[in-house]
Amino acid sequence: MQEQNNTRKKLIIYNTLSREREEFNPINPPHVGLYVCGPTVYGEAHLGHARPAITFDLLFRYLRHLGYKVRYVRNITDVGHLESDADEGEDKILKKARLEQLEPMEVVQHYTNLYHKNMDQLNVLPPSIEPHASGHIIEQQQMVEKILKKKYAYEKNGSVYFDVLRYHKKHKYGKLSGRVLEDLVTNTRSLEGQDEKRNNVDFALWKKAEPTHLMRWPSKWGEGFPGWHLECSAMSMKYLGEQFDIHGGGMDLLFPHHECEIAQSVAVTGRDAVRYWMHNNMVTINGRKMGKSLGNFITLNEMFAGKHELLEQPYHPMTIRFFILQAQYRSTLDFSNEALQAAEKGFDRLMSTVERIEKISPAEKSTWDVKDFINKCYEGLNDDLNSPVMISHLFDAARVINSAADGKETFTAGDLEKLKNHFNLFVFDILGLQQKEKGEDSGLAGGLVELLLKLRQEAKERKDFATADEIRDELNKLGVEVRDVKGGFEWDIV
RNA sequence: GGUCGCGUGGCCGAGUGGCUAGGCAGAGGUCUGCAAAACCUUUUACGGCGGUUCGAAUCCGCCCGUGACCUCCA
Repeated sequence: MQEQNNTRKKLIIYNTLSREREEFNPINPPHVGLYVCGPTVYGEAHLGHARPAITFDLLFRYLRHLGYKVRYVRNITDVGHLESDADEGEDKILKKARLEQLEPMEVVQHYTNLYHKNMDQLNVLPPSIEPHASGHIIEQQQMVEKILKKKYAYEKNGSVYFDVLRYHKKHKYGKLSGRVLEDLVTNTRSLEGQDEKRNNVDFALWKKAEPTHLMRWPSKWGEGFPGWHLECSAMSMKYLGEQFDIHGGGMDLLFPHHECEIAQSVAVTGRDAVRYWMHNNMVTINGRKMGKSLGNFITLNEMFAGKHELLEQPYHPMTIRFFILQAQYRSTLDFSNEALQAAEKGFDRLMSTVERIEKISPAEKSTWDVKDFINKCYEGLNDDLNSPVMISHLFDAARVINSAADGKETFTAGDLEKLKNHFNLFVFDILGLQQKEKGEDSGLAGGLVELLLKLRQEAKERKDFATADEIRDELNKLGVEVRDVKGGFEWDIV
């Protein structure tokens, strides 16, 4: 992160708002404000949730590596999302709570804990701030008041709605998603219980709570709860200011969620809050989006345990992370056992290469251009976080490193140091991969394995192959993979 | 129906006007007591039809297929 700045190009980000690649320039360097839509904690996180988490974790890690001071805000949505299949729009959290006879906040806590655990398993760094919607009711109410004061909202029967048509007269509603308001007005299906709205495109800022509704807060409009899109506007403004650099989330949130966020912020401040909008694409399964409503999702816990009818085996969290990073974030990524298994093998290869770098001895000459490799990796990342391109260069390096470990390629001490540092930097610090843990008490077990393999080595030397093979076969049965290398051995717990 | 996107070899997945992406799988080989690993070589591509161009997977048009959003959704 120090001396190569001259060779490094700028980070390019695809901005959904402009539909173009743009050079990233923060508003107040070296500070960067990053807001990402987090999970709705009414169910277990699935493979689809891993995608934005890992995508923006990569961005977070890379921005920090580039020397930016990043405040990364990722919210927890624990109130306010209405469910369309319920008769009069029931809070999702509430519905689940009733089903399981739990306090709503108990459900929230349960799934939040699970989410954190899964993120930790995926080596996703915690954000700088993780605000809960339920903890920012006052801020949301204040925002509703501001919008009312600006006359972009109206109250009806204890609920407050955003007046989209009025807003559209002065500002353009739909510029992020490319929607044409006139089409929306005529096309939107009529939903039940929406008579209160002046127009079907209006959306709730504050919703009156029915008597049976448990999650409710007092307000000047009566008891209720905040609308669908308000929390992100209120919390991003609180922690990142009226204007900030990057807002991220899944493509499925583009409309209406992010469109409404823009409207809310512009209504309050008169200007756009976000400079760069970034949207990750979906994980698909058999070409279909993996999602709750389609019921075709596989939870992360199921992935890790291999317990799902579609799974042929368990997949290690690092396999999942690597699998996701092997696709550029704006492409769809199709799930299949074959693809996961390919990712698993590739990942393992990369990891054994990391270990082999240590075994290379420096030589007088370098037979490979390390600097070029480093530059290509940066170029990949700078090109809208093109992690697959970067990974392809890592595999190129892996081939050369493995050859060097065999003595077929050489590096000077300086190049070797540079290669080692950058390979580790790219793999661990930026891609956020980590070695799979080698069993629980690797101290004792590892020592025993080493001892056995030393005995096997001796057996081989006196050509006692029966003993040597027996040791190897028995270790294999215990899940220890043995590989003979020049003048010694390597082993792994698989 | 409206808006936006995608279609690359057995699978996943980059590229987006001329230069081998990469991984996994397949085939052959080197190494090895054997095996594994590693390395080397190698087969299979750009949905279809036209057009632009010296040259297109890459640009344009049409067609076909497919997906996302339009309702909570990462």
